[in-house]
Amino acid sequence: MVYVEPHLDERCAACLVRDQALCASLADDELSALSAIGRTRPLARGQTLIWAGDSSSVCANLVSGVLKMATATADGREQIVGLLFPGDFVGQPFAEEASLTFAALTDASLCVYPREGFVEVLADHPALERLLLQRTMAALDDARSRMLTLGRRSASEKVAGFLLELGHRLPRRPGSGPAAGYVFDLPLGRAQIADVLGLTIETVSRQLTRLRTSGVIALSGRRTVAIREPARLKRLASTAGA
Amino acid sequence: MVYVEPHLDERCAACLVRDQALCASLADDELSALSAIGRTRPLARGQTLIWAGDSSSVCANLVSGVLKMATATADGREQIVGLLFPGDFVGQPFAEEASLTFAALTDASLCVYPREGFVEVLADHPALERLLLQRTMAALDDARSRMLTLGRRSASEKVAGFLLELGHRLPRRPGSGPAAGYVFDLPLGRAQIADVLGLTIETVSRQLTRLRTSGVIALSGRRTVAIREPARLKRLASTAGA
DNA sequence: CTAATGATTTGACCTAGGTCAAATACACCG
DNA sequence: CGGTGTATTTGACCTAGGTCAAATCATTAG
Repeated sequence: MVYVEPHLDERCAACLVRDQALCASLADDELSALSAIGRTRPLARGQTLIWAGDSSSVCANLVSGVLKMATATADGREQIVGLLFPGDFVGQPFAEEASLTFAALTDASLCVYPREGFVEVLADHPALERLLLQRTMAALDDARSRMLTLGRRSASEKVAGFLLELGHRLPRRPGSGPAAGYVFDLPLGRAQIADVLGLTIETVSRQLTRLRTSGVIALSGRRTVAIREPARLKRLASTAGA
Repeated sequence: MVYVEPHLDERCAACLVRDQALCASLADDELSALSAIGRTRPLARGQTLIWAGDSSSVCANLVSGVLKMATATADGREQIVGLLFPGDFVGQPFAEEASLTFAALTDASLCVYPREGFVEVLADHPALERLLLQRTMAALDDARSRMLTLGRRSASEKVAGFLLELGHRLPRRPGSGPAAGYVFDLPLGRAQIADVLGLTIETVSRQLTRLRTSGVIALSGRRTVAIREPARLKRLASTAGA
């Protein structure tokens, strides 16, 4: 007598985000509906998955890496409206035409679905739709708290808050801990941090040096940050006065 | 032989937004599930339906009037993160604790549901859930384009764009037309416009006088606006220079 | 290890928009 | 219709953060 595993696509079985991504809402044997229409795809740092203005594009689950979502004004001023981390859902399933550009900030890998197909699978799997709804509501909360930051916080509050947020979401470097500080690598350059926060490169740079000089953080190389005094950083993130 | 109408709650039958609100996704005979748990409720200008921090609150459909959604920093700086018009969905069905304050900018009336009950009805009515998902995605798009405005546009672009948007969403005054301009009443005071746009009262006021002086708009009373030159206003809304 | 190249930092300066403080202007009330 | 209280406008001034330009610095290719 042979034991037969429920069919589970091998990619999915090995998937790093099997239970963080939307897929977490599907039992092993339901997963085939999704995996049947999806294919994995690497995306190198700097590459764009979806361009704003593209018609009928794709959706995806982000498996590894970091993506940005961005819009721009007619004359080219850019605003990054969100960052995406492993397990996050990528794309605008109900938009005929994408309003955002999705691009990789680090080398990334995705599980990509054709938009229409994805919407159909959604209709057949209430649990999937429910989870997507919850994720979308959470994304909305995130967008709105970011609106508060953009509209009402000072440059130093913005930068401090941003570092704290990344510290939470990003994998910590080995050797990281309360003593040495929480150490991680920025997936964005100064220009991109500026585009997230509604500032200029120069202002971001000056704020970072101020934090370094005052001992709240340490910087090494272009991209490595250590949060030395989380408590002080937290205070700076929500204090109007400098 | 007597013809029996499918049961349709009398409130719903007379509802002004029966087919703009979420309810549009439900057939007359499904509507009872929702109307059974809902009750209509007036909300006077200035009153608050939900306070940020409230636990387990309510959801609603907005039947008439205009609401604001707002957050604030710890020290009291406020950001209005969205306006709600008749037919819009109100509340945060999946949040244990509200992160936003919902308050009436004009006298309003709502169709209010207990949060948990609403979530259950949602689970039983796929069409309802689908429509809510689409609305939520649309709200997310809106929030993100507002982020572009907050982060990257100048005061004059912000004000011009805001007037155009209200001109689209608000009922036009009688006598309104291409000739006299599109006339409507602002549901917000200067302070609230400032809180939407991430500006100060004074800057909003100065921008409005500038628009009036240059003949693009006309103002009468505190709250009535006439858009005299829509084309020029549109240009101002997307031009970096002045 | 060194040069080449783009990213970042730093400095000097400027301006959009904020702040503070009076005037006005509405709207509502008696 | 005049008085009162709040919302708005206007003015004078100031500053956070933008701009422009010039060093540095980190990285990668050789």
